[in-house]
Amino acid sequence: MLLYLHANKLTRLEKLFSSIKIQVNEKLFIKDPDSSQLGKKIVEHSIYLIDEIGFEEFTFKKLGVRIGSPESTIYRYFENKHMLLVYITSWYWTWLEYRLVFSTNNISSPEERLKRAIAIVTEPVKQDSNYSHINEVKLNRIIISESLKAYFTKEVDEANKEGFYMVYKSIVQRISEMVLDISPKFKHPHTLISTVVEGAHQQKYFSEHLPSLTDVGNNDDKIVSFFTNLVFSMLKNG
Amino acid sequence: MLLYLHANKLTRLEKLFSSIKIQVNEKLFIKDPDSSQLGKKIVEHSIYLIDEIGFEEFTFKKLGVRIGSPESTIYRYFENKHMLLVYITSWYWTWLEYRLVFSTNNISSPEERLKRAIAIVTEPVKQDSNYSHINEVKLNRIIISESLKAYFTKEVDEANKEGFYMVYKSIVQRISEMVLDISPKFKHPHTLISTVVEGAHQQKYFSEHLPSLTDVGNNDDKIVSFFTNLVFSMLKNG
Amino acid sequence: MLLYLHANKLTRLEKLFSSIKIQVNEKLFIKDPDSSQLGKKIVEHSIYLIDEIGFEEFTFKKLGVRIGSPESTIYRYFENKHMLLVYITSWYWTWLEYRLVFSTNNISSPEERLKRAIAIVTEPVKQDSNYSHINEVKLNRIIISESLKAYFTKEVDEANKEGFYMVYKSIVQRISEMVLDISPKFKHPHTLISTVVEGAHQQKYFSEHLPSLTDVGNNDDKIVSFFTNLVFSMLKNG
Amino acid sequence: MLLYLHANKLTRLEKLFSSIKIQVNEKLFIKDPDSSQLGKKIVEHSIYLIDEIGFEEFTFKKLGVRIGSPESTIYRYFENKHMLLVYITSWYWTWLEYRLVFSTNNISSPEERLKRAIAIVTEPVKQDSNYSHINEVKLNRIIISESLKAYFTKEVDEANKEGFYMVYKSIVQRISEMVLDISPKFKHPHTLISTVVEGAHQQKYFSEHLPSLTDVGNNDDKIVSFFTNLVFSMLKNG
DNA sequence: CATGAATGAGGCTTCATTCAT
DNA sequence: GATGAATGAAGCCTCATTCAT
Repeated sequence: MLLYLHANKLTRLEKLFSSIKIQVNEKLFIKDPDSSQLGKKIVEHSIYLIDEIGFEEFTFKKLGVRIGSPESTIYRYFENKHMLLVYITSWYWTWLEYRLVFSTNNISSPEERLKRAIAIVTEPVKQDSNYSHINEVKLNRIIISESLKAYFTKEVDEANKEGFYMVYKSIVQRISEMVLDISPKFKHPHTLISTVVEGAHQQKYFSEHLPSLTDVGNNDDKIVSFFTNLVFSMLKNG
Repeated sequence: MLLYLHANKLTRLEKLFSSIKIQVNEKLFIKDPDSSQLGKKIVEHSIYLIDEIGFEEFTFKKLGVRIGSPESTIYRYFENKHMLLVYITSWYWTWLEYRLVFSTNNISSPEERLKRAIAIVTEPVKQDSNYSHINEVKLNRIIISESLKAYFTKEVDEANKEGFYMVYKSIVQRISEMVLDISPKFKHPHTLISTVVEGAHQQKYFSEHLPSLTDVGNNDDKIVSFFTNLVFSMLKNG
Repeated sequence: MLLYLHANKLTRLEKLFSSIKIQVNEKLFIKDPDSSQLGKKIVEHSIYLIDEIGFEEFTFKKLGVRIGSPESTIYRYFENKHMLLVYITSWYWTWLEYRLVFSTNNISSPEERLKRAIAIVTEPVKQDSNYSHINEVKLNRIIISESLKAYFTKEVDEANKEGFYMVYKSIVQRISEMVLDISPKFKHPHTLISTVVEGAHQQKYFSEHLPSLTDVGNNDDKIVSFFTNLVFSMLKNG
Repeated sequence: MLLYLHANKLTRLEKLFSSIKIQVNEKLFIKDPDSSQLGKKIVEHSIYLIDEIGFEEFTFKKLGVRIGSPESTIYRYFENKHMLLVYITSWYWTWLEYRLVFSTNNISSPEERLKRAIAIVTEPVKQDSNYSHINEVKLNRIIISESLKAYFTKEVDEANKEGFYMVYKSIVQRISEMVLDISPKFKHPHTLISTVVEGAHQQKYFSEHLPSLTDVGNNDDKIVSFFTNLVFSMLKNG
């Protein structure tokens, strides 16, 4: 999962990147959905459907109707709907980590590097043409509204939770290290960064559904600048 | 729902407070659960049960078994399990608002006032003996893990969502005004405060379940001081 | 469950008997099927259906279609189909125990008493008009073909197995004591009697389905006399 | 299937016996499981699995997981799980018939011959090293708990039932003839012997699971002597 | 010959709710 | 006002099987 990237490899990396396969923990599926057309279709439409009706209302039966296959087919890929959610969530964070690594790799200025990192995790998500069967925008909306909550269910056992959170932790860890590169004595880098990552999600959600809890309106740039400002203020005073 | 309290009314208020009934939006229930023993029992045990098994697994049937009454009885009080969740959540925020108002009311220093406000929304919740049928500690855990998410479901219609969020918004609004009392030109008080309120919840959750995402360990005081620090850093630099 | 019957009470007992309710262990059902018309209908038709298609093929769905009620209704009475089988089996053995006690109670000759007991457990079952919703003949066929086997399933927990077998054991125990009344030094009364009870069942089954394993043809009297002979031979030589 | 063995052929027979292949009715399988490693593995592990979880819970899917092959592979050998059960049951009885024939063949005393025959069908089963892929002890446990019942299912058609019972009948027939060798006028040799064979099974089962229905404790010898005694008592008095 | 993919049908169960008392 | 009975709909999942490779 960890990527060691070097500046002089950038051009080759760019090519590589466009064809990279997002590798999700094998324990999260029974059969790799990336290994067949049907598998991709399942993932693709699950994102559409969960975005539309919410995870609680989402069932394999309904997804089956969407893709014209029986539920039983979907069970060949995922143990149950919770594991499917864990899968797409993991995919999302893995994809974000790739982008984070790619975006910050060859930046020598620690401040610039941290700014870019914050931008990656707070800016609005855009469709990534490299993964045509994944709608990252909708997926991001799912993460925002269903994310953390989903992992509480007893259906997802401890081991799987660990596996799933690994990527999330890795992102927080990477950015925390960037914070320490700037202020080695800062005491709470993980708390700061996890607050930023989750806070950005929430503000997007509030701006759409509960505007009186925010001041950002529809302007997503404000979210980036607010959280960038927040981090650098803390580093100055923390 | 909004309380306008003035300093010179404090003594009377203290008395009042100890016997105050938390008044929850009437649209959230069919029959006021506070109006009968059975109603209180329903609320009391719903908190225990949701804390134990999670909201998704929670059903009126299971609650009925707990309290020794049939499901149909619970339906006399709440339209469905979502409304019951909205009810207890509203109760929580209303209770928190009372405590917020009470704690900040007679404080003349704007900084001290804001500090107290931040403490109220970030410090660990303790059992409040005035409401013996409500376990505020467990209720707080429910808010943390089920909170926002719960209100998306189609079962809770728009009108009710409004009603429910009113108290939450009121709290954010009050503290935002305290922020503006200190820094009248600060641009994003609502964003800041909602980030703090939600962030504190998350950090508590992370410290319990995903410690590598935080630096606060088991020390809840650190959460209060981190977010206090965060707010004042922003005000200094924002 | 144990009945203490005295000879001089016989006439009264006869009256009582005709109106006696067969009392089955309460743990075997959720709601007493004897307490409602629907409950009786469920039991009545379950016996018909299991006899027709076998227990493995039997489902609450099919039973529901038979009685014109949804499966869910049946679930209000029995936890699952295994418990329903345990219920009707228990009913059968309880009913048989009543008949055993009734038939042997006032018999002073130990030999005659034992003969009557053996007859009760080996002779063909006849419809008992006191329980119009139970077809004892079909029920007996179910006991013969599904009986012991059924209790192995993991669905029926240990406690319930205990409860269920209690009546069966009680019957074997009663007849074993009659054996000891005749031959106090006989070493294996339980083995002998359980072999007789089960053996009689099997011979009936074989005579219907695998005639070359028996010599009794369609003549059920031969079964009674064979096993009576077997018991008394053993007592003479054992 | 019937074996006609004569005393003077014993030595050759002994050699033969050690390398003998238990020949099961060809209609019971699609491809002879004895003809490939995989086939033997299927049989071997089906015995383990049925013993562990019971026949009702047993599926080709679960067996496939055990042996690391897909269900579809197992379908090449057996039409369905019922036929597999019939196969292993037939194997068991065929194997028992070989042992019966072998053990009684050169015994001139009719009483001794019958005693040996009774021992074969009532004594505890021991692992037979000649058939390393068959665990006879577990197989015997399966016969005891699933046996007769299994053949009722509609899946096993009449013809197959005939085929399957042939060996069972042959065993009963052989021992019945030994009974008649001693008491030519005895009326119910088949009933007697089938009662003994099934009764011995049951007593083993009861001693393990329902001890109050037996007097044999853990002592399997008692089962042999009880049934030996039973047979000879009957012959004396019958 | 062995396998992997796919599927339709159905089993078992719970849910959320209504109605009559 | 509280309860008990009843139910239709749906959820979740496994089975047994076929087909193409």
